[in-house]
Amino acid sequence: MYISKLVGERTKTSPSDAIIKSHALMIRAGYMKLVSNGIWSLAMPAQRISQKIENIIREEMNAIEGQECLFPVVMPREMWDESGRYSSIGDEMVRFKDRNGRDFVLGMTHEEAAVQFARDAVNSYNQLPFMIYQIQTKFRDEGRARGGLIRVREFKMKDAYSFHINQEDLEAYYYRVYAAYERIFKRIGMKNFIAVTSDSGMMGGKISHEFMLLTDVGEDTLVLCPECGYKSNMEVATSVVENYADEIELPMEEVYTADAKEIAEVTKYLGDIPAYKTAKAVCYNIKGDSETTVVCFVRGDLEVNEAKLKKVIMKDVVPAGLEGSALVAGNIGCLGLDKLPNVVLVYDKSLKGANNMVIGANKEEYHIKNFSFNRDIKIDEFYDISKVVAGARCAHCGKPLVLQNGIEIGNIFQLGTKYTESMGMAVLNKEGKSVTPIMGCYGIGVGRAIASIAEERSDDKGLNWPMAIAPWHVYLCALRTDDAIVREKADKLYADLQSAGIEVLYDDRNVSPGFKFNDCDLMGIPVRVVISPRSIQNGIVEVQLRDGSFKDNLSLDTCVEELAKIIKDRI
RNA sequence: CGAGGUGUAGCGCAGUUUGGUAGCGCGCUUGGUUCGGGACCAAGAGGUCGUGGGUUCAAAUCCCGUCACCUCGACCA
Repeated sequence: MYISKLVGERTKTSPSDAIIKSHALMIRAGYMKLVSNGIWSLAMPAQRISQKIENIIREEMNAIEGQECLFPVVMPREMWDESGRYSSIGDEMVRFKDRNGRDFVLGMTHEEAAVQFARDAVNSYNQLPFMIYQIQTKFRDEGRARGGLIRVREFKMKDAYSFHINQEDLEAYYYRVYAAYERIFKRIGMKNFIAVTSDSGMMGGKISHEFMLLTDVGEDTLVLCPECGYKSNMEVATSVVENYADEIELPMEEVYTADAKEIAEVTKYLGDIPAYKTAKAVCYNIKGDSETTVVCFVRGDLEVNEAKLKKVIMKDVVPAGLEGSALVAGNIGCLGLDKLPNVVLVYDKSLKGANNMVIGANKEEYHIKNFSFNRDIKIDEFYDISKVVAGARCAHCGKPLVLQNGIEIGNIFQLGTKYTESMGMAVLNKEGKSVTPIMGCYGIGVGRAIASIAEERSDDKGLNWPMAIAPWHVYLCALRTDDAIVREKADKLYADLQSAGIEVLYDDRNVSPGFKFNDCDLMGIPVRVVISPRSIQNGIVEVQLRDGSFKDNLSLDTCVEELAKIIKDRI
C-alpha cells in the first residue's frame, strides 16, 4: 500500500473530545471516523487489524470444532416472542416495522437465531454436541457510548452457541472454549488479561466467566485475591464480613440528631462513632412497579450491590424516589417498617448479630441508638447484598482482597435450557426419549479488542501494534523520493518484500524525514525500514522495531530474508 | 433519563461580554528553495458560523425553540 494513496487523515493534534488514549490515537492516526454517537467508520488500517483478529478467532473456533455460520442482522419479532425477550429487553434493542407494518428487531445477540437455525436440523443426540458461531455486526442502543471503540452501539462480535445432551458435556466443552479464549487473547497480543467469575444477568444460566483486560480505563470493577487467585466481577463478588458485635448490649434509646441524614453526618453528630456501628437504608423501586419500595439495610460502612439485590428479590430495581411514601429519607430504620404496606425489606448479612447500632427512628431529626439485631427485631433471613470493599478478607483464604478496573473483552456463559426450552428444541436421547439440549454461549467483541490492545500498548508517540494483528508488518520509509536512485531501489525493495509475503506500507511521499518517522510511530507499524541516499551508498537499509526490541542495519541485498524471519518470529 | 459543557474550513481553535466586510495555526493546491525526528518563501482553494424562528437598517454575536456531540452519573444480555 502506498501511503500517498491511503485514505484517512493523520493529525498532529488530538481531537478535543477524546479522553482515553486509544480513542485519541486511533483518530489521530486516521484509523477511524465518527459517524454518529457510538457508530464508527473504520479506515483500511483498522479494518485490516479487525480482519486479522477475526481470522485468529476463526482459527481457534474451528480448532474446537466450531462451524462458522451467518445469522441475520434483522429478525422478525415472532422469534423473539418465543424466547420472551421481545418484551423483557428494554430500549437497548432497536425495534422497527417493515413496509407492511410487521415488527422486526436489529440483532443485539443471536441465541434466538441460533436455536431457530438448529432446532429443525438436529433431531438426535448423535448430532450433539456441536457449536455454531458467526462474526457479525451487532447493534445495541446503548444509553451512552464512550471511549472510542471501547463502548459503542454498533460493533462486530464473534458469538458462538454450543448445544449439549447433558450438563457434564456442556461443562467439558465450556472449559475447551475457556482455553481457546486464552489462546486467542494471547495470540492477538493482549498482555494483562484475566478471567473472572461473573453475573450471568438476564442471559439465564449459572456459571459464567468474563475475560477482562486490567486497565484503569475499564468500566468494570474486579475483586481479586492476590493470595489464592480468587477473581470475580464486583457484581457477584463475595468476601468475609467482619462481625463487630459488642459483648455488652446497651439499652436502646432514641436520640436527637437534627438534620444529620447521611451516614457521615450522623456518625459525626454522635461524636465520630465508627460507620460500622450504624445501619443504613437504601431504597429502590421494582422496575415497572413504582408502588412497591424495596428497603435494603446494610451496615453504614458498606454499599448495596444492586446486581446481588436483583438476584435476591428476583426482580429488576431502579433507585427509588421517596416522595409520597411513608418513609423518611435519611431517618429510615428497621423498627416498625414491616407494618407498612408495599414495602419489601431486605437485610444484609453484615447486620447479622450486630448490636449497639445506630439506625433511623423513622421520623425527622431522630435516630435510635444501641439497636440490637438479635434483641430488638426478628429477622427471618439475612442476605448477601453488599458490595465488597478493598481490603475485605477473601472468603476462600481470608487474605485481603484488592479492587481493580477492567474492560470486558470476552465472555462465556453456561446458558442451560432457557432458549432451547422456550423455543421448543428437542432431540431424542439413547433411550428414544425427547430431551431438551443444554446450551452455552461465548462472545468476543472485535472492536473492543482493538481498542483494548491500543490502550495497553500505545505510548506518547502513538500506537504500537503486535506483529500478529498489525495492519502492515513493515513501514518502508524512503527518504528523498525525488532522487531517481532512491526511488528505483525503494520500488524494488517494496516489490521484493511483498513477494516474500511481507505486508508493506510504502511511504513514497517526498516529505521531510521527521514527518515520515512521526507518521510511522503514530500508526504503530511494528517494523520501520529506512532507505535513503546514505543507506544506499553503504549498501544497507536501517531497520528498527516500534517496540524497541531490535535496531540494526541490514544489507540491502539480503534484508528481505532477514526481515521475513524477524516478522515470523514475532507473530 | 439526570447534571454540566461544546457546536465557526478536513483537524485544533479565536471572535460572542459591548451586533457592523469570516479570522488564526496545522493540513490541502501551484511554483521555487530545502531534506535524517513534523523545513522555508510566494501565490491560492476551502466556511449555509449545527439548525428553525424572532428582534434589528444590520446577527456567529441578542431572544425563543430544536438537533447533534462530549464529560460525569443512571442504565447496559
